[in-house]
Amino acid sequence: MRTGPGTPATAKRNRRAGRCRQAILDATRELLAQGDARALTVQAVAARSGVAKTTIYRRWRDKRELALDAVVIDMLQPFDEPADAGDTRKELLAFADSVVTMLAATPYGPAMQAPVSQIATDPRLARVYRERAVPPRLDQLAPVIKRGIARGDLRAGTEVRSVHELLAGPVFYRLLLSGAPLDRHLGARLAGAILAGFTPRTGGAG
Amino acid sequence: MRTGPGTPATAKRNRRAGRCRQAILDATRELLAQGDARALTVQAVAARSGVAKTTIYRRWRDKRELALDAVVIDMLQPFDEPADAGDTRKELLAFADSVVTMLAATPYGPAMQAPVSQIATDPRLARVYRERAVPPRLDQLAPVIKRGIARGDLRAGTEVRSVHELLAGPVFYRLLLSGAPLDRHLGARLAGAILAGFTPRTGGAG
Amino acid sequence: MRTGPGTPATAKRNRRAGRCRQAILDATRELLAQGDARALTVQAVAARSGVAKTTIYRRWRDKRELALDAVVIDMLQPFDEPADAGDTRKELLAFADSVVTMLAATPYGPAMQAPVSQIATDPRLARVYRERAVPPRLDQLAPVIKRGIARGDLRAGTEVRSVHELLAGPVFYRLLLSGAPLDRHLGARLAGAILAGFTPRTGGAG
Amino acid sequence: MRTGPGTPATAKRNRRAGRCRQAILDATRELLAQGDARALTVQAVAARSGVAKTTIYRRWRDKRELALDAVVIDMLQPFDEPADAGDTRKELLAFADSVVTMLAATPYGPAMQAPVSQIATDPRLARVYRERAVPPRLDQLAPVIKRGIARGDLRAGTEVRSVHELLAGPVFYRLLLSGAPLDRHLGARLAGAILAGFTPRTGGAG
DNA sequence: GACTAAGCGAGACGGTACGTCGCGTCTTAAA
DNA sequence: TTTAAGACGCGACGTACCGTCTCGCTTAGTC
Repeated sequence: MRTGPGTPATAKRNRRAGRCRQAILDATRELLAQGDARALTVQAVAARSGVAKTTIYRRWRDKRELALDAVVIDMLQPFDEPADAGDTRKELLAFADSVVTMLAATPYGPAMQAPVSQIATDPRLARVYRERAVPPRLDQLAPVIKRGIARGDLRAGTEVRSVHELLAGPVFYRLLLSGAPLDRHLGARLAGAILAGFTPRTGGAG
Repeated sequence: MRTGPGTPATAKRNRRAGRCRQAILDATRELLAQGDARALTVQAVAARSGVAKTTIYRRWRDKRELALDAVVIDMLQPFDEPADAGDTRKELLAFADSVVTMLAATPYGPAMQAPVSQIATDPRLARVYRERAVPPRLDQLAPVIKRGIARGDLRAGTEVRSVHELLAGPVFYRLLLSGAPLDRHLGARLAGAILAGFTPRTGGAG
Repeated sequence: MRTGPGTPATAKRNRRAGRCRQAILDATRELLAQGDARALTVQAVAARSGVAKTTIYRRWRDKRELALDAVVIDMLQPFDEPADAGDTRKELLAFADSVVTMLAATPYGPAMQAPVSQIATDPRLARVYRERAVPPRLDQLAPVIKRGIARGDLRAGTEVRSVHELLAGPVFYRLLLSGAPLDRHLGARLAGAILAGFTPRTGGAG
Repeated sequence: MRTGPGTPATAKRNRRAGRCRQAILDATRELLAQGDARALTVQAVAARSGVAKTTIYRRWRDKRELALDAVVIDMLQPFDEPADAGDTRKELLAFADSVVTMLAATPYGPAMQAPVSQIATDPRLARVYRERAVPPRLDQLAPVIKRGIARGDLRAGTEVRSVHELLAGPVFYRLLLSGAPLDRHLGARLAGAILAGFTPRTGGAG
C-alpha cells in the first residue's frame, strides 16, 4: 500500500541487509578457512560478524547451507571467459589450472573442504552444488572440447562431462582424500592425460 | 604361536570382544548406509548393536574414528591379488572396476560418503586413511603399471600414484560431488583415458 | 526503583526466568523431601519441573549448589523478628523451637538432610552455608542473649555463637545422626540447659 | 558336616581374608581423610589397596557401607573405660574431650565427614550407626551421670541420652556444618553447660 | 604330593548420571 | 519491521563410576 518513499526504503533496507549478508558470508569463509570443520559454528559466525544469531537463521536454513553458499560464491566468481588459444593442450591446461588454482588459493582451499565434504552427505546440498556450481564449469569447458574436436585433437563424441570428471576428479581427490599438494604440475599432467593418457607417444595435440 | 595357559584366556576374551566389535561395526555401517551422515550417532550405534555406549567409547575415540574404521575395513576386504592378464587395458580396467564396484556396492557406497567427508575435514582421520587405505591400493596397482611399461603400453616413468589419482579421482568425484551413477562404463572410460586419453587414435594398448 | 525502558524488559524477562527458577527449586525440594539423597538428580529435577537440563546448569553449577540453594531459601524464609518477651527462658525457647520446627516441618526436614550432608563434604558449599544461613540466625539470637545478660539470667560475656551451637547442635544431631524425633520437648530441654544445665537447682531465669 | 581340621582351615582363610579386609579399610580411610567425599571411589580403594574391585564388592554391598564400616571401627576403638575421677566436671570434660579428640584427630576427623553425612541420607546406614556406634558411647557416659546425680551435681532423672546429645551435638555441628575448629576449649564449655548452663553463678559441681 | 574348591586378579560389560556443546526456536526491547 | 540480545528445549556428546559378570590363576586344605 505504501507508495512513493517505498522504493528508497527498500533500497536502504536492502543495503543494510546486504551489508549483513556480506558480513555473515565473510565470517563464514574466515571460519571455514581455519581448516577445522568444527570451527564453523553459527554462534561463532554471529560473534565474528557482529550479527545476531537470529539474523543468520533468517537467511539460511542451517549452517551447512550457509557454508555452501559461502563457497559456491567463491567458485563462481573467478570466471574468465574461455579463450581460444589456438592450442587444445593450452586450453585444457588453462581450465585444469583454473580448478587447481581456485582450490589451492588461500583461503579458498581449506574453506572448501568442509562444505564440499558436506555435499557428499546431504542430497539437498548436493543438488544445489550440481545445479549452481557444475553447469557454469561445463559451459566453460564445452567450447574447448568443441574446438579440440574440430582441430582433430580430440575424438569426435568426446563428452564434456567425462573430460570434466577426469580433470576435476583428481584435483578434488587430492584436496579431500589423499592430501597431496595441489601444485603446478597437476594441471599439466591432467591435460596431458586427456590428450594422450600415459601412452609412450605424445598425443595428437602435443 | 605361543601356547600355554595364556592363549585360551585371550582367545575367549577376544571372542567375546570380537562379537561386540563386530556388532558395533555392523551397526555403524547400517547407519552410514542410510545416506544421512547425521544418522550416525553413537547412541544409535549402541541401540542398534545392543551394546552399551561406553563399550563403544572404550574402543574408539569418537564416532568419526568408528566410522572410518567401519569403512576402511570395507575398503581393505575385497582385495584380490593383481593378476597378470597379459593385457594392460584389461588389468587397468580390472583395477578401475574394483574401485567402482566397491563404492557402488550396497551398503558400502553410501556408507563411505560420511566418513570420506570427515576425512576431508580432519587431518587425523586423513592420516589414518592415507596410511591404511591408500598404500594397499598402490601396491595392487604398481605391478600393473610395471607390466604396462614393460609391454610398451605405458610411458616409462609413469607414476603409480598419478595413475591411481586418475582412476580413483573421477569415481570419488561422482560419488561425493556430482552424484553421477557409478556404472559399468566408468571403469572402461577411465582405463581408456589412461591409455589414450581422448585422442582420436586408439592408444598403444588398444 | 529505577524506572524507564530498562525495567519492564528486565521485569518480563525475570518473570519468565523466575517461573523457571521457581519450578526448578520446587522440584528440587520435592525430590529432596523423598528422603533418599540419590533421588536428587539433575535429570529428575528437569523432568519434574518441565525444564530442560541445560537450563538448570545455566543457573547452578551442579546439583549440590542447587540443593543448597533450595534449602537455604527455606531456612531464611520463616524469619520473624526476635520479640522481647520479657523472659529469657521464653525467648530462648522460642528460638530453639523455631529451629526444631523448621527442621521438623515437612518437607523441609528430610529435604535438609541431603544438602546438609553435602555441606559436610564440600568446603565450597560449607562456605556458602556459613555465609548465608548462619549469620541471620546469629543476628536473631544476639538480642536475646543481650537481654538475658541485662536481666542477669545469663553470664556476662556469653557468646552468641556458643549458645547457638548448644541450641542448634543437638537438633541437627537428632536430624542427621541419631534419628531421634524432633519433638516438642526438645526445645524446652535445650533452653533449660542454657540456663541451668542439668544442675539440681533451677537456673537464674527459672 | 566337616569336623576337626575345618577350623584351622577357616583360620588360615580368615588370615588371608583379614589381610585383604584390613588393606581395604585402610585405603578407605586414607581416601576419606583427603577431605573430598568424591575421592572415595571403589576403584580408587581397589587401586590403593592393591585389591581387585570384585573383592571389595564381595564384602561390602557398596561404598557407603564400606565407608561406614571404616569409620565405625575408628569410633569404637579408642575406648577407655570410664574412670571415677571423683569430680563430675572432670568426668564430663573427659567424655566431651574424647569426642572432640576423636573427631579432631587426623585423619579421623576429615574421614568422618563423608560417612557421617551419608548416615544422614540413608536410613539403612543410620540404623547401623545407631546400633553400633551410639550404645557404647551411652554406656560409657551412663556411670558418669549416675555418679553426678549421686554427688548432687546433677538433677535426679537426668537422662544419659540428653546429656549425650548436648555434649556431642555441638561437636558434630562444628564438624559438619559450621566448620568451627574442634579446639581444646570446646570440651570445657560443653561440660560447663551441662553443669550450669550459661547462668552467672557457677554450677553446683564447680 | 597331587587334587579340589574357594578366593582372588584382572578387566570387559551394561548401565545411570554427569556436565558440556551447539543447534534452531522463540520472546522481547530497541532501533 | 527488522535487528540485537539472549533464554530456552532439545539431542548428542564424551566421561566417570557404578555394580555385575566371566574367567584364569593361586592358594589352602583334603585325600
